[in-house]
Amino acid sequence: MTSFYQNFSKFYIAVDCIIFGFKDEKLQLLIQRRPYNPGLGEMSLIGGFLNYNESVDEAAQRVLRDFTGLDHVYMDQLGAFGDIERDPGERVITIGYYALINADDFNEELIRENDVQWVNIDEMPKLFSDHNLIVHKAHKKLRQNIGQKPIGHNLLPECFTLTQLQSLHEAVLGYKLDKRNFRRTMLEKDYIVSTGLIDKASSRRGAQLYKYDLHNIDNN
Amino acid sequence: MTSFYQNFSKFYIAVDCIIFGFKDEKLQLLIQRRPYNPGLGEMSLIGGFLNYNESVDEAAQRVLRDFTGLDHVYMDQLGAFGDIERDPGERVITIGYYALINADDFNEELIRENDVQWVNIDEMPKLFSDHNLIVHKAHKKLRQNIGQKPIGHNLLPECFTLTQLQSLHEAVLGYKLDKRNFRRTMLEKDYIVSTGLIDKASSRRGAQLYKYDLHNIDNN
DNA sequence: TCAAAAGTGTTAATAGTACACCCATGA
DNA sequence: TCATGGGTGTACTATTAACACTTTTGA
Repeated sequence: MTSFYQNFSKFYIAVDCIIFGFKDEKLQLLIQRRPYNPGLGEMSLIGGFLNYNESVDEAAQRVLRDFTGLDHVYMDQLGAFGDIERDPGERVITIGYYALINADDFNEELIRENDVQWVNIDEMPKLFSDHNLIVHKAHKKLRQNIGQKPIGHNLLPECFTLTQLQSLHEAVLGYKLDKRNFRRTMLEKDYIVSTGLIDKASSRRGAQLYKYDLHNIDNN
Repeated sequence: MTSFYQNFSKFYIAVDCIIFGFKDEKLQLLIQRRPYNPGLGEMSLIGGFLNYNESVDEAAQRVLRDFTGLDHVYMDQLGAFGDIERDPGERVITIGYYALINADDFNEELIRENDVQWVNIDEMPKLFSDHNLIVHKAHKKLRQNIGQKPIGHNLLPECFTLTQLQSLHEAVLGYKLDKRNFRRTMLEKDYIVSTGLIDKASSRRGAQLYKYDLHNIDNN
């Protein structure tokens, strides 16, 4: 291998995933009990180190896959976190990615194997290193995006009622929304379409089921 | 030194700065002719490698300082770029930062020493590696922010007329704005305040000079 | 028959957009 | 005196926010 840059330092690069789920009407975050030092036994984000044969985006997908069994989930990069002392072991630069998944899809075996758990976003414990900061940044970005983009897609089952969608938005935002305004606004989005089906499980009367249609989304 | 992570790979980390200036009524970008291989002689962003004794944010400040002589300039992180083949030499993960500076503050000697130059954002040449992509992302973020945040601050002299401010916004956005609406909107911002001074240089009649007041900005 | 969730419109306030003329001055 | 850039207001449109009652049905 050529070595153009041999006078410069090299660094460990980690990828940390801020994995949100929606469960019990609350926004939840997936966290792990660290299985190695430094910080053995502390709670932390789900993460891993970058390997030579993968891009940073691919590493994020791999970490998500290893911990949840899920693949091809939309992940958005949060940015790099590079303070000198952020990792108590060695100098590590981490790149954060947030992902939204359906908490029900989660493989129960993997939960036990990897010592991970869901926590309510409002009851976050102290996490390893600067992970609390990273979570706050991700949550902020999520709040900014949820009204604009079809990012609820991965958090809900395929078909959902408008009431479910509203309670998701309320859980993300942390405050209540007006039912009539919410419904009108959502039905104007062309990425939310009726299925014609009726859900009889959640109410006596029954509610229309909707789904996301991501056919013609412009990703800007 | 302890070595908790010795099984993992280490990587070069670069910092690339997307340095915008405002000159000749146009938005300009500072680019450099690469003084080393790979890509010797190609045009590229201003950049450098991360050192062990500095945070990533500090590295960005250092790079800006080395090339422009400026310090304590607000820089916003764009994110990490980590494709495997992005650098033709070796595997390098770069972290982009954009900065806005007053092109007049720029030290002319440093321009010659470092082989850097301003280019009009609309006349961007092909740059080294994925730098064109990085520039587009920065420009997009700049366009999104200029209406909301006081980011014109560093691009203009301390005192400026509303006409100057408008032409800056127009240069960033790439289209013309309505003079009356623009003035009304800007004067409603509490970060733009009148100085009471009159500029007689740019017109016969003279124009009010304004300045940014960044006292009570909430940085969210 | 009643509890529980679904569903439904109107009005007011605010923000954004379009548009054209007079003013002050130095050369 | 006139060319140049500075400065000003109003009407229209679109978006957002506030607000309360009726419907359906299974237990």
